[in-house]
Amino acid sequence: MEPDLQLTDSEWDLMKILWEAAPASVNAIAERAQQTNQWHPKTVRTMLIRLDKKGLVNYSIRDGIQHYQPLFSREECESQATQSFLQRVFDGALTPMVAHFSSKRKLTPEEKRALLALLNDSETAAGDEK
Amino acid sequence: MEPDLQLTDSEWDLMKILWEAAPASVNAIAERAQQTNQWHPKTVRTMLIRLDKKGLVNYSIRDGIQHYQPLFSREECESQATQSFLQRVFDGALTPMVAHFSSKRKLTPEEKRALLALLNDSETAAGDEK
DNA sequence: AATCCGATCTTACACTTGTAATCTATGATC
DNA sequence: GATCATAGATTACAAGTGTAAGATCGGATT
Repeated sequence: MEPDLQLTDSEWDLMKILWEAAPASVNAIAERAQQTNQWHPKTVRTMLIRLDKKGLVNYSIRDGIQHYQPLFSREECESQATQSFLQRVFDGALTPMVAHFSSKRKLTPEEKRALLALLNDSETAAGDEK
Repeated sequence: MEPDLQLTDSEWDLMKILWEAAPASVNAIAERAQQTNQWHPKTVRTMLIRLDKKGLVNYSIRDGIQHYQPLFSREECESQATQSFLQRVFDGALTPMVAHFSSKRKLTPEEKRALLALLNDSETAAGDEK
């Protein structure tokens, strides 16, 4: 049984550090977290312990000290988060979300190009129509 | 100063009811909430009070009883939620999110069509390149 | 052997959220 | 006028979060 991959804002920030630096000592992690979030090392350790209890991270002993590492890839977590976000806010549909965006003119030309490109690619890849 | 539009899952569910039914009496709201979420009427009232304190809803007295209504449109809340979701999970960028989706083959052909259509439209509407 | 330090473990504490129960005030009813 | 539903207000209470402080243990140092 998969653990609940619902991360809080803080947890995302910490996991991002782990995805970048893991496996890393608590001190190494705390140092980064200090810079990015101004978190106290004690706070970082507490958060790691809680993430561990939730089954999202792990540690192993290297050189006598704990080195933490994530148990799920960023992609897995992104996927889960995206699913539940779309469900919660847009009742599950992606299109309205993007529509929302484009109607608000929040799309930069580069974004539009990138999106069009990838949609065309995926269409080709799937090759399921016309 | 705008209130914090960050809604919890439950709050989204309740707000969705309000966006549909407002202005509505607590009883009317509770009845819907009972059906959709099996919430106890007392629970619904508590949630309304809290949403009120957060400045997200309001009530006015009609026929001697409170009728609640949202203070922000669903679109506003969607926009806020989307921004902060993208920030939290994808560091602010929309493209990776959609890319993520399409690489996972989660896009149905209809979705692709819809997305392409709306991207083309928005490009035309914005008319800012080529 | 006694001491100190850093790594780890245990505890704290206020705020939010989920989920109501209980109390109170008020108009309707006997 | 006393009584009783009802609407609304106040209170409850555990789990989760943010944010650490304090206790402890094992090896390095004197």
